Amino acid sequence: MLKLTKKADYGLMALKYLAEHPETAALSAKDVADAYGIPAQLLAKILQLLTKHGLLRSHAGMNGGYALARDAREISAYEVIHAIDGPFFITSCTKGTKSCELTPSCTIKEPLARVNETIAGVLKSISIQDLAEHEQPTGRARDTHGLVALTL
Amino acid sequence: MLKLTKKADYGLMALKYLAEHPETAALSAKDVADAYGIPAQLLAKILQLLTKHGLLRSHAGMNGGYALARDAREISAYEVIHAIDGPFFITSCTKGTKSCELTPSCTIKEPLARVNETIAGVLKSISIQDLAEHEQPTGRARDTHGLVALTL
DNA sequence: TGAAATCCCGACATATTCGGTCGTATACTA
DNA sequence: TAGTATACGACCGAATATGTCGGGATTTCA
Repeated sequence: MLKLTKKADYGLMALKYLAEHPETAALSAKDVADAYGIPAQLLAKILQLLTKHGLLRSHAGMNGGYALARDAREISAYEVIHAIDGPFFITSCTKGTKSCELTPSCTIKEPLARVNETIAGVLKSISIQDLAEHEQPTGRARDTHGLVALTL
Repeated sequence: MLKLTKKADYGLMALKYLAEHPETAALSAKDVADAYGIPAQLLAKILQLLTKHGLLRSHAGMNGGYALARDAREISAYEVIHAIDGPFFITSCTKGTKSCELTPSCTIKEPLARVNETIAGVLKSISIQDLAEHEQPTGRARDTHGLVALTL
């Protein structure tokens, strides 16, 4: 439980791949799909979603494809997951503004909402660039990234 | 996405309910189910799971039922979720020790493993007692709980 | 201008998981 | 031994996730 969908995984992998190939103007969905052995048509739909949410720029025609819409440092894992899987909530009840539909007594909700925020915060602190960098775990210092703290 | 199953929710609610009724020796699955309007047989199975994992003590027969096996402060939300839904992983690939079955290139895994640890840490820092206390949001100071920090 | 490459998008099919029920066996109490 | 309760496996329907198909639109290039 509490796991990312494969679609979100695929999306993150694809963005990472694009971030690792900044020299090429654009890569087609098929290029990326082949690189990772994931279903091309499925990945295509995912990339379309990411495009619609402004994370990618697309270009049809020969030598077309997808490219990052922003610098890899400016795209967070959170945005990707959110674009693909929609808003997530830890509790099954936190739907919209109205209280839990189960019973008025689902008081579990409030404390877990903080967990939710924490997870979102962590995810927001991770950029596509971070994912791409971790590829080659050189000895370079790595303590300059995000710090997330939370008080319960 | 990334949400708890209803079973886990039910389990947390049930433990919270037990924590709120320390005076009674034991409460039956039906008692708890009725209190929240949860399907009794389903909750029964959940409580059985929690018992098997040592979070509850059960007692058959009249006036039997379930009681917390430990102090509510000593039972974390993490344990409950883990007992009910099994080990969770953010990435769909992090299965066991072997690398991602998809491709050798699922390098997304490593950075997200840290996210996973963070979430687990947050969940471990929340006790059933915390859930029960949040019930009555009195003016009492609440900054004495957990603090979770993570460097990516 | 036409063919090839590519994105776009909705519908459909399949697979897996989740939520819930049923039936029966077992344990304890009075 | 009657009644209350847990224990547990089998099953089922519904929801969700994953993957496929097919037709259409856009761009490039010869």
